Amino acid sequence: MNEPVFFGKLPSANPIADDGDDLHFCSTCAFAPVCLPEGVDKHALRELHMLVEHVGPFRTGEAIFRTGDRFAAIYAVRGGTVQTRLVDDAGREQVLGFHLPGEVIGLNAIHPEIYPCDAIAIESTYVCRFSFPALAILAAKVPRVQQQLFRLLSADIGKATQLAGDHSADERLAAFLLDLADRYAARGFSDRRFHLTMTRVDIANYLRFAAETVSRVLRRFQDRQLVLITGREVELLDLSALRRLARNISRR
Amino acid sequence: MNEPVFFGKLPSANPIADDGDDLHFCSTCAFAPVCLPEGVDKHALRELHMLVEHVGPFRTGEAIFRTGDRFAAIYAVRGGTVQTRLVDDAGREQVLGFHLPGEVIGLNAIHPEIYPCDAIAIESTYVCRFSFPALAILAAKVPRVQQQLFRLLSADIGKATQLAGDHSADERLAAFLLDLADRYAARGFSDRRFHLTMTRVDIANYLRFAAETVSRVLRRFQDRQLVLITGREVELLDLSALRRLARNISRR
DNA sequence: CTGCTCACTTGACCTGGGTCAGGGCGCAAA
DNA sequence: TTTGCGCCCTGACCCAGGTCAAGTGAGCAG
Repeated sequence: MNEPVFFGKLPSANPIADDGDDLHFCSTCAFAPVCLPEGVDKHALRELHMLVEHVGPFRTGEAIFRTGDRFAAIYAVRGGTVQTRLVDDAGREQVLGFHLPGEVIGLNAIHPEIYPCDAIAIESTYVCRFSFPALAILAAKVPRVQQQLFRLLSADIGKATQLAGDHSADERLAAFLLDLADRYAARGFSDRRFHLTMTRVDIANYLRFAAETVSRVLRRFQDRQLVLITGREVELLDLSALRRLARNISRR
Repeated sequence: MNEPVFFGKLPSANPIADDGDDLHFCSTCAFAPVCLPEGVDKHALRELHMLVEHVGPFRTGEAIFRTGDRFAAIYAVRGGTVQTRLVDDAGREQVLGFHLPGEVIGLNAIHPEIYPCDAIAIESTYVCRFSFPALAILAAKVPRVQQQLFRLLSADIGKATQLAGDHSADERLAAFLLDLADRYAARGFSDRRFHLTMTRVDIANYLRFAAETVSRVLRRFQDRQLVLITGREVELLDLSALRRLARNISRR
């Protein structure tokens, strides 16, 4: 499952996963500032590239890592979508996040030294694997790498904090849609129309409410002409109204 | 407000803040693994000690930093208690955490490069200030420092994640009490009897419920002989029952 | 085609915890 | 002493969102 593979054009019809050109993809990755640096020590750059392993594809439902696995690496999503989730003693799940191409997973495992959650592909997915010990050594040599790691970690604290806020279902769902739109836009796709790669149940679980509530809130949004939903296709019609709803969650 | 001060015996009656002996205090600090290393490069150690500024006292209500301040340093609480809190556009507060001696605040500011929350002393408080640029340079030279920073950041993701869980008031409050007990115990105090340094309103806000709910749940716990509450004095009577309640939150 | 499954929707009803209102206690200032 | 104010507690009521039950509709195997 972990063998490096050549990464050419991806087969999926999903526009994100189609982002198959090596350089183009890398330009939207969280590691782009370190993987594609200008005017940086060529030797260090080569080391970084040697340290990256391309892994995949993972099919829907397959795990990139699982709760309790010994921590050894962090991963950048290269194509597809990864869901991270906790499963508690009572068997209840909590979705921690959906990770799009360019985003990094596994940072929450550094401290416990085991992965504290599962990371599951929810569509055909490719990732870049970064051995963490190797990355830490490189970080000591290349300030830019160290700085980027600090930033990524710090940003993840902020993301977790947003989820922890005390907000109504309308606020949470509006913020969720806008957040996805922003993240797609940051990767060069439309910020008004996109495809949900996850089920309603997963969205509900992520936002900490029942699946029925997702349906009901989406219906309300639709009735108020804020969005247009067709299955998993989303079109945001009234960005400013959505932003007004979400304003107390998303702080950027 | 930021001038370095000599740090002798603290005046407060709070047992935590009384932990005034320099070495003893430092041994319980999150930076202890790097501030008090054995067999590490003496020169680097001196650099770290030179980089630490002792700041305080802050009186109740005074800010160590405020939302929007330019990020320049992280802080370890030395004595007292610090509350971190967001204030959203609607003026509603969200308490992000209570920080006891030895704990580090400000890590969530690395990414945005401004502090994304207020850090307020809720009793007489002293802190250690670590210039972040200086710390990053040191981290590149001393692997132990870098590793400790990565760990602290990663641990903060985990803490924020716990808060984000979807749990009942009973579960959350039980987990809160046990968490405080653990943290006091880790610093050499009783894990069964301790003093709450924060108001019921702040606890409620931290746990994302109304102040009334704190009273009601504490009453239920008391009726069930799980705890004994006298004002802000807490005695945990039935740890295993509390752990059973909290088991789906605290994962350690 | 038929039947099955899985994702999603909708309506009816219920409940945990929020809101509101009132009251007690301890402490400090006058 | 009284008055005021923070902090905390409690009861009555209410509502956002959970739960339960009953759909629909798309995709797919036979």
